Amino acid sequence: MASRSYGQYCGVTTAVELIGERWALLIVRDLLVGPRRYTDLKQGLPKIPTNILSTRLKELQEGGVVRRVPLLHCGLVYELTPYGRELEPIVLALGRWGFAHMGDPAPDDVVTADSLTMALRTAFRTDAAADLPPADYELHVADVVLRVHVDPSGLRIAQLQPAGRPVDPRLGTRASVVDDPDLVFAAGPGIRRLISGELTPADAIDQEVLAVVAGDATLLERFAQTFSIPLSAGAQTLEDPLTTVV
Amino acid sequence: MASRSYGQYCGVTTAVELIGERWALLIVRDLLVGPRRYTDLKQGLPKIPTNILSTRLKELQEGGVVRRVPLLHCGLVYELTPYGRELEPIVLALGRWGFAHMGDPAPDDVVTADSLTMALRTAFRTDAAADLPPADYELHVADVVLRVHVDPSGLRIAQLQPAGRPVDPRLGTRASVVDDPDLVFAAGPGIRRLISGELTPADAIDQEVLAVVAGDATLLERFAQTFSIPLSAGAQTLEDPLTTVV
DNA sequence: CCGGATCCGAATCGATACTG
DNA sequence: CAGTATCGATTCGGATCCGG
Repeated sequence: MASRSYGQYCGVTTAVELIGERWALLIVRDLLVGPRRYTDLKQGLPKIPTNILSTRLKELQEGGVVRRVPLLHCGLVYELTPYGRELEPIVLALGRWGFAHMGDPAPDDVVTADSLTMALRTAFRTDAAADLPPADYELHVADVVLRVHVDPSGLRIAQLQPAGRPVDPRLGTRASVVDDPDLVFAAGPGIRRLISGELTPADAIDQEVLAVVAGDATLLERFAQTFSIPLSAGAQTLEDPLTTVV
Repeated sequence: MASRSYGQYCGVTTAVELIGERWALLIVRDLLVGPRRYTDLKQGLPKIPTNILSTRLKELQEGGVVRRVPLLHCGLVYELTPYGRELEPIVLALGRWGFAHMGDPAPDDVVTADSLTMALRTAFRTDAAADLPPADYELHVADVVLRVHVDPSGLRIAQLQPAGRPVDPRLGTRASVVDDPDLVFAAGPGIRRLISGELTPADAIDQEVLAVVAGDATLLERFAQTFSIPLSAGAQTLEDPLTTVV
């Protein structure tokens, strides 16, 4: 059955019919990090019902956004098609837009490896990285561990298992990034206020939003310059009691 | 009741919670054209149930995306907040992305004034307009009539009533655009293939996708250069029977 | 006409259980 | 590992109704 149509002949409408169903764009978000197995997706989306996951994957395949790739003797993975990959700038822009309205986490909100990886990508400032020396960070948030390599050519992120070993390099995140990190630090959800510029690195440490585990703590400044989403003018006028009568 | 949470602390997730419900982004699309009354929105979204429209408008207000503005003695309009207006580049990009997968219209698909206005915005090439002399078009699609003014500084579109009079200028579309058009033409849904580059203007006329009503027919070339969404590489590999085994 | 609210059947979603 | 099957809880869609 074709997805319930909105009855309009329009590009935005078509896009929403392709990726607007519940959970669909979060699946795309995770697949933007790299190919993933069914089980990986289920873990990365802890609250998705399994029937919805399989339904969405089918719909995304029919829409030409996702494809299913069998691995030799290793099960299979889902990956974005070239067309699906064109959503990357859109998903990143949406992540930046949504960032402005993230409050504090709900009690049972989780941070997953893929969502944190994409969050760093949304916050990455190419311009800042271009002017700064290369750096390797290891970032711990909840039980997610990321190795983050920044140099003027760009950003690379590898996900480490909690144990400390990189995940299977065939599944998208190259392990070649793992030089010894210059800075290892752990953060809670309050890291959001570092990225938004509400907190300086020093404040963040004072308020225990963040703790340096190893390495050169002064690199936190550079991290904050490299990953930043200033709250936009629009986002701040939320409570604006404007009653403008035109 | 807070919208069903996805249970993740992430910007993309937050964005999807704000504007990911059914119909929400189409409401935003129409409000990007200008402030609209409840009834305007209902007309622009012919298939939306009225309870859904009012529910979405409430949710979008709670999310700081939309606000309700009373007009003196004239009812009230809904308009995007500054934060909501920051969705413009995202919605335009989504429109371009979805454009690649628009097939032929379903039998009962409609084209509304707002969706066509936004479609022209998604297709507008600033770079092309910068190099071309100014032009005024009048475009008829189904019963929608648009006055389109292009000059190096950008694009302005006014919606005309079928009768031929501009809509109330207080409601977003300035009527000041309405110089006498250099070209008046009528098109069917096949205009999509002109925008995509599948058809040249001459072909479009031959195939009766398009008919010049008045003015200088050679301006169709300029129109096609100004409004263009080339099908991306990714979009064409849809049927790609790739069975790559990694 | 404008701006909704209400009601109800149909479709979807969410949670859990189960299977090749 | 990669999904189906089932079933109650929600939401959606369509129609009607209502106060200004």
